Order: sequence, then structure tokens, then C-alpha cells
Amino acid sequence: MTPTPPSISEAEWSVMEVLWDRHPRTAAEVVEALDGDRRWSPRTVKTLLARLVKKGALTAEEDGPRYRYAPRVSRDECVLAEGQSFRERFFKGRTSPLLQHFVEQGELSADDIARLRALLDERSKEVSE
Amino acid sequence: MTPTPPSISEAEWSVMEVLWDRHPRTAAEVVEALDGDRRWSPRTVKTLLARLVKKGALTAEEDGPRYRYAPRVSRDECVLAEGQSFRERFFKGRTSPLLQHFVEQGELSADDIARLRALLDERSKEVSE
DNA sequence: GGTCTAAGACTACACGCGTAGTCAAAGCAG
DNA sequence: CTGCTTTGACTACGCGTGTAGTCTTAGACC
Repeated sequence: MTPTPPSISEAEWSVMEVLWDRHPRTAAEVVEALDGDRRWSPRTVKTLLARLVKKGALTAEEDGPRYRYAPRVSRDECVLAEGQSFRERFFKGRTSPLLQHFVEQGELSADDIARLRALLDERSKEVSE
Repeated sequence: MTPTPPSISEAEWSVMEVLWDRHPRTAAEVVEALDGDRRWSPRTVKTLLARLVKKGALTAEEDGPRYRYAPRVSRDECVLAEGQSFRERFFKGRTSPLLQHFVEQGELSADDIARLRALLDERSKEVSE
């Protein structure tokens, strides 16, 4: 599973989320899952599904008269790719300024901070080895 | 300065970087600054400049026969907006998982880690106040 | 078995983007 | 002053994306 993730647009991403959450699902099920979230005509959702299949982000397994869709790339892999390109574009590929930016900008609870500190501790162990 | 930043595409971003770095500059100067970096025809660069002016990301001040371009939105503001939308899209708006992701994925030197820890210390002071 | 319906297949269309060409105006070279 | 060069203005075009319509086909209903 998960070949190199193709580029997934914003609208397509919503569809992927639904299928990452649970799969396989038919087109109708995806439409229903998206209802309330995004107001799309079922046609639109179908188009997105078709494009994602064409791109190789989904598989469409025939099941009688309909298809059942499932992700062919993992969410993690996609987030990784997107994250790399984000870091590249806005932080010249450097992780440290990126982290600084979000530490300064984001909302962080005391718990969040504690967890991050623990993570950094682990990283620093690795670094010093 | 810096009204709400309009959406700036990837190619446009390269142009903005040049002008954030130093401004004002003429179209020719921007072309020259981009040379080697991206291989664009001067026409292409001109188109990008025109689009950025139209979007309100740049000002074009007439200076005799040519224009001198300058940013109308700050880099920080743009990075902030992009960062928010990135966080929203891939981390459901939550900062903490985002940071965790990049701490785990990125390259970090011992120094980087120390700096981040210091930053977190400051944040935790604020939080506990 | 003919008709309605639901799913898929194919088609559409405007706008943004990456990339660039053509046309026009205005100064410099001779 | 007349033509070349530089600059700007307008135009182009193929592809991706957001959004959806029409055509087709195969089962469900009566």
C-alpha cells in the first residue's frame, strides 16, 4: 500500500478524510458522510472520487452494481509529503524556525507543553548518541 | 501596510521573496534576482508581477517610464496565514499534534532543541500566569 | 415486459496558475 | 527624424480544481 502520494487538492482532501476514517465505502456512503460538513451535490462528490481514483489515491473495487472506495495512500504519508512541501516553501526547508513559529503562534495548554518537552527530551537523547 | 494577505501561489511566492528581501525594485531587477533560481522568461515574471499587483500583494509605483514594485503585505503576515490554513487542513486546527509531527519528522540539532526548550519555558510561564 | 430510478460514465465550464507570445508606446542610436 | 530596443499592456493556452449537468445502463416496481 501507499505508493508515493499524488497531489490532493483541498476538496479532495475532505473526501479522503472520510475514507481514511472508515473504508471501504460506496459513493453514496461518502456523500452521506460529507453531508453537513461540505454542501456538495452528489455529482460533485462523484467527480472527486473519480479524480482520486484516476490519480491513484483511491481504489475502486467493484461490488455488484456499485463501487466500494478505499484509500490507496495512507493519511500519514500524505501529511508527511504536505508537511515537507510546506516547510520547504515557507521555512526554506528548516524545521527549527517552523517549530518556533508555531510555538509562538499556536494555542498550547500546559499539558501540550509538557508533552512537547518530553518529545524533545527523547530527540535530544538520540542526537547526543 | 499589510492588509489581509491575498492568496499567493507558489510561483508568485518566489517573486514575493525577492521583493521582501529588498524593495522597491523594477521588473528587470526582479528578473535578474530570480535568474539562476527559477528559469523564467522575463515575460513570465512580468505576468506574475502584474497578477500580484492586481491581487493587492504588491504596489507598483510609477517611476518615469517603469514601475518600481514593493510588497504591500508583509512576509510574516503571509506566513501566518499560510500556517493557519496548513494547521487547519492537516491537523484540524490543533497546534500540538502539528508540533509533534515536525519534532518527529524534522532534523534538529542539539542547539535547535535547546532553543525550542527555552521557548517552551517561556510559553509555560505565560500559561501558568 | 415496459418504465422509473439509481449508479456510473462522460461532458462542461469558469477561474487560477504556470508559462509565455504579440502589440504598442516611448526613449536611444545613428 | 526614423528605426531598434526596452518596457508595459493585452492575449493565449493547457492543466488542475471546484462545481455540477447530461447520457447510459442495469436492476426494482408494477
